Amino acid sequence: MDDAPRSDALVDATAAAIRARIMSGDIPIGAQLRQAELAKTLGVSRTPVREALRQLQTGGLIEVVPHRGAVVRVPAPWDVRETYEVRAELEGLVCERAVPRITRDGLDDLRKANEALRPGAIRPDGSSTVANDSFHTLIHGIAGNERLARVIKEINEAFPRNVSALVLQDNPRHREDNFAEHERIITALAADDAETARREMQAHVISAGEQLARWYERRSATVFRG
Amino acid sequence: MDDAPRSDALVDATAAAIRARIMSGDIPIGAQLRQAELAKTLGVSRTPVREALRQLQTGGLIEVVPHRGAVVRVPAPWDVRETYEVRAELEGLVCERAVPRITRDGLDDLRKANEALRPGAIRPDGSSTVANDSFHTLIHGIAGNERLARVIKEINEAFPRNVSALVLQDNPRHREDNFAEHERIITALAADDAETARREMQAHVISAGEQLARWYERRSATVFRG
DNA sequence: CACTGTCTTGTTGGATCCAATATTAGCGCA
DNA sequence: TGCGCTAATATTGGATCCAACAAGACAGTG
Repeated sequence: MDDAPRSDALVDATAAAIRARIMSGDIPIGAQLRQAELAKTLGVSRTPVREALRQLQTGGLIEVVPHRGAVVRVPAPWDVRETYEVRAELEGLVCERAVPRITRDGLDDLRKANEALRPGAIRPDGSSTVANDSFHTLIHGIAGNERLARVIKEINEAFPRNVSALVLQDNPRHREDNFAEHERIITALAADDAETARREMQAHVISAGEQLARWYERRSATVFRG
Repeated sequence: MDDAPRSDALVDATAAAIRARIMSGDIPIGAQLRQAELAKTLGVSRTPVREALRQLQTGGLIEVVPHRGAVVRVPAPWDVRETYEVRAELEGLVCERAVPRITRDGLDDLRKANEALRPGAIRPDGSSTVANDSFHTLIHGIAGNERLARVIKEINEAFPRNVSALVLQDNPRHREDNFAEHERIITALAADDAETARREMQAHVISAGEQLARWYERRSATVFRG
């Protein structure tokens, strides 16, 4: 399901573990990643850690300087905006492709996924991220272009995502917007209106990107103070 | 200019060297990449080779199976088509962004770049690939979204490119089409017509992808015979 | 008191060693 | 003769060792 059963188990698992700890905020943005420490924590030798870091570096999540080691990349707001412009374009394509391919069941699944994001709904902590992801993942599946899904996934992995979840959780207003935008997308898909579906999705992603960029702006303003 | 002065010199150089040899066809599609052999050829130890292979694997150019080593990925035609659909969308966005940003000088540069691709022109072997690349690179620069350029670059590195050059060189007809498509894009850019520029670029990339996919189809038909 | 040069220390990078595993050749048996 | 099992071999994966390098501490000097 991932992709293909390629590569070693260990280094991929190691990479996934490190990525998860960065995404979840366990390892904060800007933190140094010491190979020996990671190796000890994860119970493996330095070798797989090194290769895992190399993978993450290629993905753009961390930065490596020659003899000083790896740090979690601190994204600049303009970088976030640029990235989300790209993602918006691709997700727009996803919607366009989804229109002629979606079934009644597919629509139901989407409605159900979004229902979990309804502002009033009670939900355990962190589940909104999962639900949000599943909404997009569902459409990616319907669109039926694996490469497209993969590129979007890679783009998403370029930034720590927990902040995205924080944005949604912190601000009830954003939650409402998010839910409504999903609704509009579903409506357009149901109406077989490819053009609208694309536009709504683009706006949705741009909006999410803007929130994320603002979050990083506030963050850097706070952090670089002291 | 690359990106940032990140990472080690050696492993990046190694990765670049291996990638270059794959792209140029020196190492053919489907070939096995033995670490020891690469290490000896490149005059380094196995360690940087391993990390370089890891990078290439993340990029999708090679495939690694646990205890059997790495092979140059053999792209399926449908994969090529999917990928080029994504790339077409992104290059379309590039053109759309380029329209409000392009200057008279920028247009001149593009015309000059395409002039090198004029069907009648005499040119040294392999220069058409370079000229073709520079045409796209120029527009990427004008569009002014680094992430966008980077994603497209990564997508391009997913397949051996030499075949793309072969497609163009083998078939005079395709060369003419290629040149004419570039011309139409330039015209639309000069006319400040974002919509047309996008559409023309999309069509251009899709067409190139179709040629490449066909090439792979013919190739697999030939190879899997014996 | 400030500045500079050196030394110490910690961390990464590269090489090599050993273990794990997949492939293949060879052998025996039906 | 063909099939299956076993053993040899080749290749990758993981661990460890040593060298290279960068950052910081400290002392000495202007």
